[in-house]
Amino acid sequence: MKTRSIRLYDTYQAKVREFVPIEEGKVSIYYCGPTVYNYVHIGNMRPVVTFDLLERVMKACGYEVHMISNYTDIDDKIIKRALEEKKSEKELSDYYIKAYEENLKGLNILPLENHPRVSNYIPEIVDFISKIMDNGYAYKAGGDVYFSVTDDPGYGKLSKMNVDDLISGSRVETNEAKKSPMDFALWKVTDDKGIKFDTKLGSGRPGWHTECVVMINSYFKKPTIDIHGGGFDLKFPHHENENAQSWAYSGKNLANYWMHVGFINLNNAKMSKSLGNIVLAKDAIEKYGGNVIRYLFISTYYRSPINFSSEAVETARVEVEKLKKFSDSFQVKFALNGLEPSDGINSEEFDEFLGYLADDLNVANAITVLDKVIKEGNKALRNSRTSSEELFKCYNTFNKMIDTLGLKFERKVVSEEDKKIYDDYLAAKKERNFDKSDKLREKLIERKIL
RNA sequence: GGUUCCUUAGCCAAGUUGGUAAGGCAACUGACUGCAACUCAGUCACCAUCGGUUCGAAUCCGGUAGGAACCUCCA
Repeated sequence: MKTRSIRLYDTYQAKVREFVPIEEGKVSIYYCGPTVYNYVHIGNMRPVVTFDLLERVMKACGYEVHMISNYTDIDDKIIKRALEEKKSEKELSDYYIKAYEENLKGLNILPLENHPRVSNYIPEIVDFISKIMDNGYAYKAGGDVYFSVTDDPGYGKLSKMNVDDLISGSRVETNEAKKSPMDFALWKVTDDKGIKFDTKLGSGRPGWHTECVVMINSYFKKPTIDIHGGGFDLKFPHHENENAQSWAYSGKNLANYWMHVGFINLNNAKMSKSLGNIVLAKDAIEKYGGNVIRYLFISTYYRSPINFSSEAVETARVEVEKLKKFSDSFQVKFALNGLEPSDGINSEEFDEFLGYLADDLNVANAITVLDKVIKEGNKALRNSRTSSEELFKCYNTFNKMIDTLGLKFERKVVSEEDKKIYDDYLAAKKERNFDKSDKLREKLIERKIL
């Protein structure tokens, strides 16, 4: 299958670039997943929705997509919490992984190929760190292993940070053992009560920045993948550090394209646990529905911040309602008139729609085309001369667009009883028996037929 | 202190390489209707501000005001 051209903003080169895959027709993607020590908030889900949209768009453009995301199940926060709750780290992380997966379902996220967990990659991580040490980019200090930032001339290229500025302006805690305050831990030895691993690097745990590189290399079996991303804040230090390790390990960049997704603010303020202004994803999905949250996320360009306010949610709600109503009215029409489904879409319109999405996920413009289809569809529905084939073409086009955006509407079921009421309603109107028709109309509105 | 970003109608939000502003919501007007709802059509922007470059700038450059992020765990 021929692939359609896609343009993506690449943080590394700081510009929109034509997407060129490593392997023709295929794309490998990894985005950083949650640290599973608690329920995730809505901000955590924006990158997930964004990458899910990217996957759908790339598939529609003819790509074979291989996308994975990790679960960080080894982390100080998990250990602390597990000790508090007198559970094992595994019990705790398993619980929150399950909770997280409910959110994936709620937001209609396509199943990923894999969700690697750090705890399953300890031997690979140890080998990886050893190789970096052999290559001269990491050193042991007080039992821990640190990455030597000053030995990497490319450090700071991704996040556009200058190492000297970072060091001089650093509020980083000074650690006597470290060569430079910017150096970060690859392996930390410990004798605390938390989970630890007995390895040739000592009894301890890996640093956070190593896991993703190792899992990318191990899973995709190559040093460089097509796209790597996550939230905006991951750019520095997390992704910068990952890429530094990749260079130290293989002499190659970890990814050809780096994508970073903007934040979600709550009433114009950053969500933070200390301020206590967190909206949990599960609560938002339960309260407003997955479609509304998803629509809210994708309707703003993914690199811009979103302000999560009651007005914003309401706007998204009304939009989704409109889409749902459109979908319903087609199904009602088909059912009431006993129309036989037919295939085919309006490919020019879908092409235009996809073209916008393929332009760095310009959902706003794509929705413009969707709205055009809805207007035409509504006109076609009212026009008694529209053929059933044309109606289905419009409906199919609409559905394909909705599916590409990752929205999902249940099928409207029109019962025999509904049909009967509808026929009676028409008859009463014809007889100008408005008392009766008004009552039937009430019923039909209740049943969402009108 | 260092680095970076943002400011488009009541609200949300587009706007490749500069050529006098997409779309949606809300509002208003009209059509349709027995009345209404739905739907359709139409109306609604001096692009934060000041100055510069230019035949021409929301788009480029500079100043000002306001807002935000990163530099530390963070989606």
